[in-house]
Amino acid sequence: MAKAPQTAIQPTRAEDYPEWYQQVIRAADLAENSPVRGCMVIKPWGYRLWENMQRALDDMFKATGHQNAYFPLFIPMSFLEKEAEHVEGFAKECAVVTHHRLEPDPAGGLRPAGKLEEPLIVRPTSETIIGATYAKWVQSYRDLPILINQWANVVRWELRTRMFLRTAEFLWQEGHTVHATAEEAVEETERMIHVYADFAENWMAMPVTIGSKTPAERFPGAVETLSIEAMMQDRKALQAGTSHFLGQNFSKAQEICFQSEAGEREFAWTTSWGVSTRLVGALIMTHSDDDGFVLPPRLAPTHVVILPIYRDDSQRSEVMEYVESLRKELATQMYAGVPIRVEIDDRDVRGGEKKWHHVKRGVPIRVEVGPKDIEKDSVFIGRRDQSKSVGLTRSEFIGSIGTILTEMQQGLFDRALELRKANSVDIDNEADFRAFFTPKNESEPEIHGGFANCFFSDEQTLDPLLKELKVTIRCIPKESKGETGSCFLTGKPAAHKAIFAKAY
RNA sequence: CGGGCCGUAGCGAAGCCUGGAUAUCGCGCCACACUGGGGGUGUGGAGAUCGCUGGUUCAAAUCCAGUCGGCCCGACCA
Repeated sequence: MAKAPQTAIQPTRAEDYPEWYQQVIRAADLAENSPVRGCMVIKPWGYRLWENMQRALDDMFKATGHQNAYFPLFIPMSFLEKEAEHVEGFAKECAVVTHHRLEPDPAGGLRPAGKLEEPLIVRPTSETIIGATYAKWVQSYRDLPILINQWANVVRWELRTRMFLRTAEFLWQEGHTVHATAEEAVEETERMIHVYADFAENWMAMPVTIGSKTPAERFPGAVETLSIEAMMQDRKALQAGTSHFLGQNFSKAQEICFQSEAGEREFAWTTSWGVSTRLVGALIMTHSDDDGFVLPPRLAPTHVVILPIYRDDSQRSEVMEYVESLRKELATQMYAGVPIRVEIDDRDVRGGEKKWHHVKRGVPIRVEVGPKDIEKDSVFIGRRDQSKSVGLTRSEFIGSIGTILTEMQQGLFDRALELRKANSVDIDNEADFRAFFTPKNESEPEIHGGFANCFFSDEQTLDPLLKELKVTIRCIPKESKGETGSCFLTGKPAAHKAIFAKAY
């Protein structure tokens, strides 16, 4: 027997976390790099996961009164210039289309021809083009609210990209709403961040903290940005979703105005909110282990994979028949409101290899069925969250499949929550703050830090220290709103308590 | 965009410093055999214009210049 590696993924998380992350994506067949710089190919297994995320989110958007629509990929450059802060925040990272044709060049290749009057930018986000459209749609308070979402791809010419976490092109949804009053828009902003938190916790099994961003971390042009923040296994924070209250900034820039009931001409109040394929990265870094990806059952493209075991053709037909009936019966069972998703893997590959294939891809449950099991009417099941397999009778298994998946989903959440708790601290002085965010081994930093909850008085004063330690203010958690104390750095009275962390 | 490391078969690497013949190894892949509740064993085989462009040279994977791409760190990050 050839020696198998100790872990399916190498290096392990402890050895080299960033490299581990890359390897999990590869081993789990989620995505790969493309010939285009910073852009990735999402492979079928990764895309099926994304589709499950989309479906769940989309249902939640519909349930909160939104409809889908679609706006253009291209935005006239002038649109981006309208909102001052927005220009500042976006201009640098945009892909720009300047020509509309190709023609042969003398060297035998092709060259751009047909210069555009006005350059088009590839949308980095759609506030401007959607706002311009809304301006035409809104005349009266009776036209409000507008509650629209779009599923789209956007391009941000990032200088440093990482699969799923920050790619030049990514898939996302962006909600854009218009309201007659500030209160209503604020309410919408909050409603949607709660939808995201609900999705993160109940579908992704990823605990998140809802909070508001400090002025420096806000979306350009927003009055308030709410985010959900999650702790990854290397204890860094990941912003997993944002919801912006845009006030009247965009409606003024784009003249989204309406006549109120009282007959006054008023500017509307807008919001925008989004989550992206970054959530796949979040999922990987929240649950995966040194054997590969671990999928929360609710989002798993396949809940159960059946691995038939046989030696020859006569055994094969017997086993396949049994396995097919098992598949049918499992598919009549429900988990979290949907029928169990079962697949049979009858590929002609070695048993061990086949098993590891599914382990690395994160399939929650593997079922092994061979002639001996059929004799006893039993199955051998392996759970992705446990290393050992157990034998169950067929009826026991079928009867408990829903419970097992529910247990696994909850188990993943609990484990992630524990990690966050274990690595969250309250800090009220600079020395502790420094110690918390400084690795013991400077040359090869070990996994360290976490979430530090600290009072602070003024964002600007903290800047040098935060820069030095590479720490950022993640958010001012909703639940710590209103708490007061003294600034961990200056000792001055502080009106805010925030989560500080290193971040992606 | 700055710093560092790196592009050699599908994947991972050696060779490069000190230029020279058929570019080496492991995994994977294909075929056959033995196997068979586990990433197994054996035999045979396929697969690489050494990232790209140019230069130096009788001769370049190797030296030089440029360029494209990747990873990590940093700056930036809606």
